[in-house]
Amino acid sequence: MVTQQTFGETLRKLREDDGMPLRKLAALLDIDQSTLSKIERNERKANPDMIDKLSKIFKADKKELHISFVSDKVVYELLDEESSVDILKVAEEKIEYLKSKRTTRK
Amino acid sequence: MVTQQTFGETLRKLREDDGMPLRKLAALLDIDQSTLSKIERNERKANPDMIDKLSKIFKADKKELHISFVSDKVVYELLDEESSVDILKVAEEKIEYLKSKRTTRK
DNA sequence: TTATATTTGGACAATTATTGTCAAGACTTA
DNA sequence: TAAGTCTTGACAATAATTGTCCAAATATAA
Repeated sequence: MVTQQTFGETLRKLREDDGMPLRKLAALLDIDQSTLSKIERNERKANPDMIDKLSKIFKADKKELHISFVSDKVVYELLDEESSVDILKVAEEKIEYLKSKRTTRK
Repeated sequence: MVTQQTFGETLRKLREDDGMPLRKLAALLDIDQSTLSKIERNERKANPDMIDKLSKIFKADKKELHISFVSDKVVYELLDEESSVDILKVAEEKIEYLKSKRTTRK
């Protein structure tokens, strides 16, 4: 298991391993190159529909990319928190609670 | 350990156990009563500076309220996700990674 | 060095989301 | 009815996000 990277770092690695210039990937994704540059450096959030395109371009696992993408959003909420581990634990319990509520709805 | 509630549900319980009308709590918190009503029913997000006031009004633990508040935001991101547990796990690893990066900065 | 390619920074308008506020409706209890 | 409580929907004001452009910075090659 590798040390976890942000979505942007993962993206940059995929691109650089492929030797593809940022400008070209931006064109393939149909976004501005400066936007892509910012996404790779975690200055902006990616758009979820990039994931499909990326998995096709780099033959990367879609689900992994998705998890990386969503977890980034969670991280963003917690980075300045002290008790991030506690928060994650409580969040997990709440999700259980809310999902069970859904299925047992009248 | 009780089943986890949302921040709004916790808030409503605190208020009702105290027998305080919504209108009055809204006044104490200096927000509109309709806003408070929506917060208690998870229709709107609470404002973080409510936490301080709430802990004073109801003599509730500030840290617990804070954790409940922030975890709600995390839950909100994940409620429609299939692999929420995986995402939380990855998020936790990323936070570790990013925090260690911070401390080892040149 | 110069020339060329690549990446980054900052500013901007357009769009979208959030917030605070209000008034009316619904519900309950007396 | 009347009074108290809570909820609903609408709205404007504000804030956040997004997409875009272009110039500045950086890197690469000749």
